Amino acid sequence: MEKTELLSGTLDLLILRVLKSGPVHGFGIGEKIHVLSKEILEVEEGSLYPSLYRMEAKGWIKSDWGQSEKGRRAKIYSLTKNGIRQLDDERESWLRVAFAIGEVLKNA
Amino acid sequence: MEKTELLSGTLDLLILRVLKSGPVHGFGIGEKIHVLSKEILEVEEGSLYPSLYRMEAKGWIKSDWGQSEKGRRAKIYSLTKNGIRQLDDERESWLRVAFAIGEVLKNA
DNA sequence: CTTAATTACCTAGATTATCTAGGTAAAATA
DNA sequence: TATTTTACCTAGATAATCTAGGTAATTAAG
Repeated sequence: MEKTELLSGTLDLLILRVLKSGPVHGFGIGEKIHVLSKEILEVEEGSLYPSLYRMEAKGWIKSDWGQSEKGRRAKIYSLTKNGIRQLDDERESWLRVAFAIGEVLKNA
Repeated sequence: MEKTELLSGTLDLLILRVLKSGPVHGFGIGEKIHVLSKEILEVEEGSLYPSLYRMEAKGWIKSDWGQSEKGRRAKIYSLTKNGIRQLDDERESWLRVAFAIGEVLKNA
């Protein structure tokens, strides 16, 4: 069983992407990233929550207290209009850089 | 003209990849990454040299004083056997994570 | 001939993202 | 009743990268 990993600088993008499919609570965002990534990516809570606060402070996401699908008290996050724009920017930036790295790695 | 960028955590991989094609001096490594990446990636010298020292200390690369193609005094770096193994590991890890991020981004 | 630009290396300190390793509390399960 | 799971929170450590300087030699420009 290989170690799950996370690439520094991509966490915000992943969170924003998950929220684009609809509001999710913090804990659930981490789970969704894990599942969607085929168990390759693992987001530590110590990274997840601080990232959520940063992005809320920047106005990319907003939160409301509510309930998780399991009926527990949970803080539900959703994308703002600025968050949608930020997601588009970060996705494009990711694609550019991933392409560029691919170019350097070519024939490695 | 868009800002050049670098993805945190991939610098070692890029340097190792450049050195796989043959010995290059530090300054030249930065230039090669820039060119190979189609001008998308830019490595700051303040990131480049510390990364070279770290990797030399770990035994992934070695250095000898010599000359650049322009005939200037330069420190020439080359891959060690451990460096080749490290390159393979990091490339595989990059491919895994890039794939995983692609999965999360799907249909974004 | 003098000045500016380029090549090439170096580094201290700041910034910032992520992780470690704890913690609380409520609900569900054993 | 005890343990596990869900869910949130956070202080401090770690580590990579960047900022912003610096030196020195060679080449190009004025």
